[in-house]
Amino acid sequence: MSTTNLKQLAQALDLSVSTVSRALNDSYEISASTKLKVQTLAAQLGYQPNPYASSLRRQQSKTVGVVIPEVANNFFSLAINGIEEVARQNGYHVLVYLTHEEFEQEQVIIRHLANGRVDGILISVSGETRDAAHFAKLRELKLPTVFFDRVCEQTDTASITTDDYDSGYRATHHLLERGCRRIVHFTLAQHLSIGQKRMQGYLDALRDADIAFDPTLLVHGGSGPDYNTALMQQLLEQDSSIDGIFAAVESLAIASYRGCRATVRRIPDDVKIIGFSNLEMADLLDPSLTTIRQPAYAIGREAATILFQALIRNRSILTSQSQELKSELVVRASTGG
Amino acid sequence: MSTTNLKQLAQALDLSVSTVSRALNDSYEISASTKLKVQTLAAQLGYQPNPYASSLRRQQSKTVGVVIPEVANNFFSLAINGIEEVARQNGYHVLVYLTHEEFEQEQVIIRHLANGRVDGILISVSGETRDAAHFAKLRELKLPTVFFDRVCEQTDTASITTDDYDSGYRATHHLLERGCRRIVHFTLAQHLSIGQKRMQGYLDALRDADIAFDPTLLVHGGSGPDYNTALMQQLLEQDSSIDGIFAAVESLAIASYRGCRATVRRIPDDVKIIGFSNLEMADLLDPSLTTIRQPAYAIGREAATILFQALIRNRSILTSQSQELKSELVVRASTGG
DNA sequence: CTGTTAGCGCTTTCAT
DNA sequence: ATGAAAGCGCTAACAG
Repeated sequence: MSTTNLKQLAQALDLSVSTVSRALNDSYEISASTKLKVQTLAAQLGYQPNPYASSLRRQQSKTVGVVIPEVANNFFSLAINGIEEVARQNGYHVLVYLTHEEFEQEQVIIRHLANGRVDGILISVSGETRDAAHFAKLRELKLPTVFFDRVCEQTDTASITTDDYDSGYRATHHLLERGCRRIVHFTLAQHLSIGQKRMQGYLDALRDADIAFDPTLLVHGGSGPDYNTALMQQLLEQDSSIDGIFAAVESLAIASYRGCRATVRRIPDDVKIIGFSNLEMADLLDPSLTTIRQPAYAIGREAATILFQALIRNRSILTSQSQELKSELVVRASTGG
Repeated sequence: MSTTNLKQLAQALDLSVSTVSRALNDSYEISASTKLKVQTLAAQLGYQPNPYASSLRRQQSKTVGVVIPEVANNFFSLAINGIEEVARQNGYHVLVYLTHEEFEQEQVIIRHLANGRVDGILISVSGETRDAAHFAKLRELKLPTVFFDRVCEQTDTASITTDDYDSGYRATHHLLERGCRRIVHFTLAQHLSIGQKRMQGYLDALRDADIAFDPTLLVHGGSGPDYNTALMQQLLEQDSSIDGIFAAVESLAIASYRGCRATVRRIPDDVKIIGFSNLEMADLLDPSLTTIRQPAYAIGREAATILFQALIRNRSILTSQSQELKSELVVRASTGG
């Protein structure tokens, strides 16, 4: 729709379309003088190449797709920031798609992306995702894909994660150290590897402390903050032996905090809470909330960087290029810190 | 890149490319039987039309651009959610661009978007933006544009805002009602209409309460939360007469809260704070924070809806289709509520 | 109802 | 160093 195109430039300069094209692409086989003329006029007329014509011809879109569960969440917001930044630096555009944590949406999106619309994909899988069949298609097409944060174990592609097992272990250990003996593990998406790793960290920390694991303390959150808050409140009221909560995602950390407040039990004296969270304000709460903070921005940047390396170099599938970044345990008052 | 294309389908079915194309587009001039055959095979082979070929030919991209200052912010995250949802419902794709509050980035992005890459634009202008020249180009191209939240007054396009004057007035009035007499107005981007309106509400509320306006209480925030926190802390320590703070954006509300905590002065007894914010956790703070909450998700949806109406109907420029949504004043402890 | 043809705007051989 | 021509994959006249 940019009103000027190559043909017009060519006519105005009495040159062929191909010469103009080459001049604009700074081809070595064009004389400096013509280049200058062409580029000057182009700038003057505000010429912008039609990206779709160019994509069609070149068979590449200079666009990446970012598929995430939800953007109304601190972690993904920060990750997008990182991704967009790297993308722009590399001259790429960013298409954003939300799955709303639904597996079906994820499938539809992936299918729609497997048609040349994007040169690569950055994805954090939905909480419902169990089956990796839809990702096979991406491999077939040799569409470079990088999983970040919530990866899909079945397929072996590149991925950027955090030290989920380790931080799960540390979080639990931290609570044990502070005297907790009956620690709830509050989780969503327990069938995702990220959830399993965090839980495994929890289990192993208990085991190492010679504390028997009580399955009733494994609580699966549901949908909606109100539901989760109520769930935790109820749980605390029913079982007065609970003295710690380890929330595996931000929304559950908040729900735990709220749920606990709704009871007579006090944080941190009666119940200590620790949660994965990138909330900037965790320190402003009273009691302030101990968190495991993931380097969200860095994750976005790293994932994008890996993807662009592949895109710029060889356009190949990425395989087992995994990287694990460190989360940070920020101790605060909610665990008696 | 989708390995199958129209030509292959056509050959396999011994039909012409155009027939196949029409069948897939469910054209009325194709027999039910061929449609079925074509669509069956297409589904079987997982055919996905090449979007760029189609965009090139149709002269429309089924894509909208969203240009925002920053996504690591509750308001814009929610807005994107709303936008993406409406976009998907209408079969559109969403390209996201961040200006990082820089005017120059904004110009570059707009220029890059004015080439047919997108059929429409949703934008919230950067804090630095003073000049609207780059938007003129969009009008020339008749590229439908909807401003949301931070609009550009100079141009008369469609826009979705909130009741900024009114909520500024109410916020200030609320503080006055609670006995404040020396209210700091803490703002960013005071040259944006959104900032001016909020400030005008502040000024008028003071005037209506017969309180003289003290220019030293008009404080312009800078970049970075730490800077703003320090600024507010310093201010409170220097001027012990300050008894209220009205923060015009979320980041400044947090900075005010933090800054105040860093002094000996207490919230809300010594200083009352109210701020624009979409923080979900404002109620969990202690004292909990009184906020003016914008309907961010609805703003995103509304803006997108207006845009898509234009796109689907007539592809015309949108002019003076403005709409103002209501913000909600949520009274909490930080103002003695 | 189906096929033939032209062409969206650009890049890229291949020729000169 | 420049031009002519083909074609990326699709859609839309225009025939029939």
